[in-house]
Amino acid sequence: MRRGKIVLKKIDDSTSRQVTFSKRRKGFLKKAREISILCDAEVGVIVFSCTGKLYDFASSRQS
Amino acid sequence: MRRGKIVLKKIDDSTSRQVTFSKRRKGFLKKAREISILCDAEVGVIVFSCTGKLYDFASSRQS
DNA sequence: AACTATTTATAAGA
DNA sequence: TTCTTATAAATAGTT
Repeated sequence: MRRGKIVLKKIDDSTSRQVTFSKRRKGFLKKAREISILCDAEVGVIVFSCTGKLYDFASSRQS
Repeated sequence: MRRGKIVLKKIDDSTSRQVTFSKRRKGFLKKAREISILCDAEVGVIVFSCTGKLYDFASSRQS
């Protein structure tokens, strides 16, 4: 598992691409939440998968 | 180093908070770039530090 | 800013 | 799709 470093190019196989997207989206949105809380930052994220589905994150903000 | 897990709450010390912000911002924007390339996703990120500075990322998109 | 021990994320396999 | 596990990657505390 995890043999070799990641290569930064579009994953050709659509099934692998979708699996990787699910995993990375989860980690990515977690990072967004963490930096907003830990560092008191305002963060907004929008992600469209290549199938057109929307995922987002927004830190809440006291006005 | 790295003794103990991270506690998900605002870092009290402003110097530590700023250092952590710099480190995590770098990692976070890298993740944004990676998922957009690897998974062919459209990604937009905006981050305001607690000092009000703006950082962002947007995947490019062929129209 | 650089280092490094350790945690965390995750690619591949099951 | 969910879990496991080996390994790469991120990073908290230190210097």
